[in-house]
Amino acid sequence: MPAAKTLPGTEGDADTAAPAFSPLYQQIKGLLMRSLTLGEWKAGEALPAETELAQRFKVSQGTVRKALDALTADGLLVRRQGKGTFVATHSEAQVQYRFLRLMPDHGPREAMQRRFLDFRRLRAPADIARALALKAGDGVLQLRRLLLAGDTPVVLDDIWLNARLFKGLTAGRLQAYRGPMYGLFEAEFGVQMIRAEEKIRAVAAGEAEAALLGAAAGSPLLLVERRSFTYADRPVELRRGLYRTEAHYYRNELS
Amino acid sequence: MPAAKTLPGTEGDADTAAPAFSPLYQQIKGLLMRSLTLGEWKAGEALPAETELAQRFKVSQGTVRKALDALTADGLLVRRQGKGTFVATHSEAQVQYRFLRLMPDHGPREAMQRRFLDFRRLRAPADIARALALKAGDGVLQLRRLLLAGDTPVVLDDIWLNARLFKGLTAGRLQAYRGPMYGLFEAEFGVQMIRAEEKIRAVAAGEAEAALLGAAAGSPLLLVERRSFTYADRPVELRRGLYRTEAHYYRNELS
DNA sequence: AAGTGGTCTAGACCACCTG
DNA sequence: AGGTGGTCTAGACCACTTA
Repeated sequence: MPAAKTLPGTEGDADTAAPAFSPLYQQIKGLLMRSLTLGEWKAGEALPAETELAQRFKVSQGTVRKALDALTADGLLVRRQGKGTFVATHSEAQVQYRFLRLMPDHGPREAMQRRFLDFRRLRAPADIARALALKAGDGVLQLRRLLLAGDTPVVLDDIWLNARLFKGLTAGRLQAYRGPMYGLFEAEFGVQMIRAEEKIRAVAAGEAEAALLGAAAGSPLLLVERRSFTYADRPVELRRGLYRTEAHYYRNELS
Repeated sequence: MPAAKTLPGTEGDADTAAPAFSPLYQQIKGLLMRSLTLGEWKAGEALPAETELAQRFKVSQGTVRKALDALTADGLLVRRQGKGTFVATHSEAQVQYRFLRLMPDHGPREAMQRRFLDFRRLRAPADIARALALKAGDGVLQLRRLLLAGDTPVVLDDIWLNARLFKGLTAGRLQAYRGPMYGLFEAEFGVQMIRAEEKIRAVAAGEAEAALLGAAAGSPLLLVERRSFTYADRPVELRRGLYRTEAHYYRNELS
């Protein structure tokens, strides 16, 4: 009966050339996404039960379920039978460190130690600004840190953050926080990293980087440039990591 | 009514500690997978319609659908509204070169030229044998090739294949084939690459490799070691690729 | 017009978790 | 016992493709 059913508040999506047809569950998905964006449910919190959402949106439970399943497949939600549906989080995630692909050659993934080297606020250079969709000169936070496996440095990260979203972030706060950095961003600033793009290259270590990593100048390093996005595909973090890969590798799965 | 319904021929999966409970659509998925493994439907071919499969397995169409959707999510099938459900293929894929993550810094992905440098049959060294789940000394095919963007070499691949699965493969056959190598494997040998694991490192170019790639000895290269699997998670190919990343990068998405 | 996959519904029941 | 998500069914209808 609800053939061409359309939810109120979803018709004005005249983005680019009418999509011709949008199934109900897609519209529900959009509404749920909007609620997530607006912070109605925060990282780690539970959503209302399926039946409740079905009432709220005036559709059948099956349709809500399909929307929730889609968001789960996108990595935005986590479903736990018997308990509920939860907003995905980088803390206490089933797999800690969702975005870290570095693996040791031997043995299981070890927890690496962090050491913060630098933290400052500055005006974004052109390339950083472009990557973060800012205007050149907008404020960014820049930080540099080392990840160590045992006593040997493995990763040197330079990180740039949109300063407007992380007001009040300090070196001390970073130092003190236990758990993934993205967990802190969720908990303290309400900024959730949803997805990221990485560009990977091989480069020769410069003098300064080599010294910090305890490697020879000119030795080959993996350069991993990551751009991370929150809701609505808004870029909020740029990261340039230099990885030593003598005893570790970057893992990837293709399918 | 079919509460504890179990399909015939699926109960004997006493792999490791009974999984306690297996939903019907999982069992259907398993049966479909077996048919794929046995070659009942080959790469690019259409499966029977949902209604037909439902009859065949004596379950509802919705259950078959769920199994098909799962296999689609795994990348084994491709569904096309109005046309049918097809076995995924590396040829004529919606995205050509499913497994190639190399992108040029500027402009769209260009088709790269292939140049075969070497082709031989040999007994597997210990490390190759282990990676391909063979006994040391079993036959493997080894081949070396270059990928070029325009006139400049970008990738040097060393590839090892389980020789038993590729009887009759020759250098000439490789040279002549248009389209992705994995397409040839499907069409000529019935071997489908389903998924792959990659380990990525940065290394310094050796003399020989540097010469072939037109790079300086000692310059940093991306080392991409790939193990590809067919059905039943059987490893059939090992590949060591050296990538020049001055004008290209390895792309990855995290979520 | 006929066939395919895609959507939506409604209801029954199962498995898992928590009090 | 009562909540949650997960499975399975049956049927109606829609959208896309081909002939």
